[in-house]
Formats: sequence, C-alpha cells, structure tokens
Amino acid sequence: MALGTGYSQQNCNLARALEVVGERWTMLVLRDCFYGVRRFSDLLAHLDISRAVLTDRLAALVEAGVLLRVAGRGHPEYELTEAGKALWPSIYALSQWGDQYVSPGSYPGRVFSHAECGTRLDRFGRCPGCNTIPGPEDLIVAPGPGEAVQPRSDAVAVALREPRRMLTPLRPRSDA
Amino acid sequence: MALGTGYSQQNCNLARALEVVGERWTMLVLRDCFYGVRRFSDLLAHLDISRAVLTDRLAALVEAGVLLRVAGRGHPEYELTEAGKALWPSIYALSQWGDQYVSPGSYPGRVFSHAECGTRLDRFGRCPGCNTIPGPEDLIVAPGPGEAVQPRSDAVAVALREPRRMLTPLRPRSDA
DNA sequence: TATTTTAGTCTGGTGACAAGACCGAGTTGC
DNA sequence: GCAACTCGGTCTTGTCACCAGACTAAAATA
Repeated sequence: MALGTGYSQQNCNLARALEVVGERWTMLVLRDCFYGVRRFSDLLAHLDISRAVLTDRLAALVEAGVLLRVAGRGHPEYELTEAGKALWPSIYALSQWGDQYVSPGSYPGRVFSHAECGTRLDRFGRCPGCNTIPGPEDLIVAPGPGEAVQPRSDAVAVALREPRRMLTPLRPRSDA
Repeated sequence: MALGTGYSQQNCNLARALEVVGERWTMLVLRDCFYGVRRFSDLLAHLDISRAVLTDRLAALVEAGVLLRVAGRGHPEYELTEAGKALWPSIYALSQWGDQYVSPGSYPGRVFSHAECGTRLDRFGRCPGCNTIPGPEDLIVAPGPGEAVQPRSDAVAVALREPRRMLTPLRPRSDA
C-alpha cells in the first residue's frame, strides 16, 4: 500500500506480503492472471475496475516482481513471474473460505481439479488421488454447480464457461 | 469493503471473501487474534492502527461472523468464531509467501510447529511428520531465526518472544 | 473515593478510489 | 497506404476511507 505509508513498523512477513498484494483489486487481478488473462483490456472488462487504478495495480505488481510486462511490438502483456505463481495457495485458500463461510449453502462457482488424474482438489488444495498439492500449472478450472445467476458477457467470463487449464493464455500470442 | 460498494458484480467467492477480509488491517487483526490477542487495547498497541479504524474493523468482523464480541461485565473481548478460525490457511499461505518472496534471503520472523509432535510445518501448512494439515489450535508459534532488529515493547510482542500455543488468550480471563 | 486504564467517539486534513473524458500508438478493413 | 477502430494508457473531479490526535464514559485499581 503506497510504498512507505504501509504497515512499516510491523516486523512481520504477513504485513510485508500485504504491502504487495493487500490493496483493493490486486488479488482479483492476480486471480485473472492465473486464469490466463494477460491484457489490460481483458482485465478492465472482467473486473469492474477504473482504468487509473488498474494501471496503478499493474505497475505496482510489476515493480514488486509479481508480474512481468512483456511489451515486444504488440500490445503489452502481463505474465505471472515465479513469485506471482507462488501466490496461488493464498488465492486458493481465500476463495475456498469464501465458498464455505461467506455464501454458506450455495455451491462453488468454480471447481479445480488435478490435470493429470482429474481428481477434484480438497479445500486445502490437495489432490486426494495423488496425495500431493499440485501447482497452478497442473490444474483445470471448470464452472461449478453454483454458477452465476446473471452471467457476464466479457471475453474472460465467456472463456471460463468451459474447463480450461490454468495459466494458458486467453488469446493467441500477438507476435508469432 | 463498505458493504455494497465492493466487488458486487463479481460472481466469485474470492471477491466475496475479500469483501470481508480484504480491507486494510483486517488480516493483521485476525493474525493477532490467532496469537491470542482479544482486547482492543492490545490490538491498538501492537498494530499501529488508528482507533477509529480498529473500531470499524472489529465491528465489521463481528457483523460478518468472523469474530464474536464477548462483553459480559468486564472489558469486551473478541474471539475467533469457527468461520474466523477457518481463515488460518489463508493467513498462513500469505505469510509464507511474504517469507519467501518479499524478503528473500532473510529468515522467517516466526515459525510454526505441530504441538503434538513438535515438527515444523512446511510452506503448505503440512506437518511432515504426521502427513496432516493441523488446525491453528494444534500449533505452536515461536520466534524464528530472523527476529526483529528493533523489537517492539507492547504486550503482544513481548508475549510472542517465547513459544506459545496459538489461540490461547494472551491475558487471563477478566471474569472468573 | 480518587486515579488510571480501557474502549471507544468525534473532528480535521490527506490520500485513495470511481467515473468518465481525452489521447497517441497499434491494428484492421479496404 | 489510408481511414476507422481498438487498445493502453493519462488526467480531472468528486467522494470516500484513513490517520492523528483530542475527548469521554465506563471499568479497574489504589
């Protein structure tokens, strides 16, 4: 949060993590990156975020080494770095909690399963079949039983109506 | 985030979770609750948060069912509910990420181990000895090798200088 | 009972965010 | 190659959240 003004006196790694990913919208931007979104306009359409704030968040994430801005001769794309991919357990844990405790009784909007064996993950992110915790690149995200009543029509929402392997780009590369 | 103004159009459990715990300071308040802090003044002294904001966060967490305000004839205390305790994996994942990627090369400020067997947890929160994921009530938090250069002197920081079982109250009950 | 601590509330100044206009570079249709 | 359009931003204005610190009533302590 606004470098320097944050949780500075907190000698705590949680506080330091929140300096990077604790601001409004940041986690949702990253979640979309895991789903394969890489372009400014796709994030803008999928999240209802103001352009200025999205610009600011992307710049902060690049600065922090969580995203990489790839600008070679097309529209720029934002990719998760290793540090960014390592945030997956945090995002998964939070969304599982949202599933269970914020909208109790409702069904999950998306489910995650291990690509290699097709087994659905438990709430800790474990694959019960393999007894491992697969990384995000080994997961399939699919619509769950509790889908949106009023579905969105942006490109990201449309792509997520069928199962997708995570981290695969939403659009074909603009170079090539 | 300010009920109604939040991530309303996002049909997503992550967004709903962030409505509850995504605001500034909220995660740090909850972390302290896991460490056994239950009183307004202790939170105020340990986090450098303004009184008004702390009041607001506590009220929001009580409203959301994450904390319970226990007010019987002494100073009020705030306890984690079941929903609150279920946030532990999220908090642990974020602080592990902070350890590894925000301050690389430095050592963790705190380490967590399984009370039953004494084994230190891995970065996914698993006990390598038991091959389980212990809940917060079964964990010991202890100072790690990377302690603060300039230690704080508030009651919470002092109590955390030696190993403690999580969720045990920092102070004796004021009733009794 | 007098004093101190605790758990708040209230106020004023500052910074973050939302909504939307604007603009130059990149891409597409012809 | 040129016009039209899309994309990735920047800028402006109003509103809202946050911080610092003064203030207060109830609870604990001497």
